[in-house]
Amino acid sequence: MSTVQSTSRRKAPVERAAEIARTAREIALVEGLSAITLRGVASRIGVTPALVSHYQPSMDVLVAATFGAIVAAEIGEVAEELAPCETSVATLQALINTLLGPERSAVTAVWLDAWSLGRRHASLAAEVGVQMDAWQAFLSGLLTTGCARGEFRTADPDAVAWQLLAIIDGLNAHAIVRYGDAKRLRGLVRTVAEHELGLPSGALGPADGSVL
Amino acid sequence: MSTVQSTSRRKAPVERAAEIARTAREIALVEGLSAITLRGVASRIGVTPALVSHYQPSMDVLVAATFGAIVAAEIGEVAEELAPCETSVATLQALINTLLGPERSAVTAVWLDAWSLGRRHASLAAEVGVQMDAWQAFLSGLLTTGCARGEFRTADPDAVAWQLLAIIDGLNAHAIVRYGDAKRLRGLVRTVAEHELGLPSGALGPADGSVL
DNA sequence: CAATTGATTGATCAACTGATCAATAGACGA
DNA sequence: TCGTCTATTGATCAGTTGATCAATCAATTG
Repeated sequence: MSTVQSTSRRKAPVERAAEIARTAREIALVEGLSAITLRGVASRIGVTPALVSHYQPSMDVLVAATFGAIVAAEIGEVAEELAPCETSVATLQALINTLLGPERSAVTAVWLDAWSLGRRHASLAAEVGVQMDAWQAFLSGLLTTGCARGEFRTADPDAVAWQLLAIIDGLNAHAIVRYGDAKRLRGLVRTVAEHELGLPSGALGPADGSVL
Repeated sequence: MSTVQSTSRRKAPVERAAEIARTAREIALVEGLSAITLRGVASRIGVTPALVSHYQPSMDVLVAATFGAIVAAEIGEVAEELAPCETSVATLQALINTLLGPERSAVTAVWLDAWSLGRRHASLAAEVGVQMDAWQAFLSGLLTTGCARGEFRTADPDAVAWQLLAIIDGLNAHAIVRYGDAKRLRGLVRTVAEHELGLPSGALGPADGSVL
């Protein structure tokens, strides 16, 4: 019976590859991208380092792929969570709340690792560019749609999207180290977005504590 | 003659220590904090790794000290550059221009390294906290002075200072990878600062390209 | 049952890392 | 000039890391 797993440790290549990828993702989210090692991944799934090496051409591509998978999953989850929103304003509001929510520290730390390690690993640097473009395209599309609907008003949605993403990353990065005040973070980004998108003050959410 | 350097490689301890610290700083600014190694520093100054090890209790503290020295120098240079400014508005304006200037990428990369590596090196993490507090105190003091002079108007200068620093870091981090448009960066931060500090639009500088 | 395929292993390699310690050699004082 | 002090060395250690390759063993096939 080919579909039944025997008691052996032997697995189908696709399953093993997926297992390795998943394990690398778990390690990266907890201990950082640089904690992904052959022996670390191997010991977690109970195999030999040589096996992990057999499934991956090199560690560089494993790290880059792991980072890409984490960010892709991040975007996917956010997009899914934003799907019910009917207006662009509501979507943007939910996006800000999500990206500055309490569960962001792990992914933010991975981004910091990627920015830092990317300067030495070419494949990771390329993946960082890809994923930054993905986020840029995601938010830029949201803003452009909002402009087309007449909800937003800006001459350059791409520039505004880039600025908002940069601000969000900066706030999250600082929040990892100090002063994790989620309400304040959201309030600030709301204010910037409202200003940049021609929205009336308070359009992006309840005034949960004034920004100033 | 004690003041004359002989042809020997032997040096006074203070000079050697300074040489090591300076070399570590140069390496960090070019290749990153994680590129600081015993052999790397030693080979640059033409000595044995054991000598560097003899002057430093451990690599962790050398990396932390190097990071601290770089940031301290950064704050010092900025403060010196801002000294001629007479009003708080002019000072803040100059600060924004400096921190988002074209020469920031090296120091920003060091900050990214520190945030990333700080999660694994306790001494570096502590130094990151110290230096973030130093920057926070610097800008917070500037804003508080401006408030006392009646130039700024905000209920919480500390919060505004933290937000501005976070935004600046986020913009600089993104600018390292993509879209390095200095004018736009400055314009955005100016807008945020003007809004947060009760300033009229354009108070922090010429409108070199509208933000929106 | 026998044979082939391939997932997995164990051993091993070279290249790094930080760190230690006795021995050395250069500078200075007496 | 001799002796002391110490900055400096050379050798070496133990610990990582990623990577390779023949050997092995399980599963599937004939």
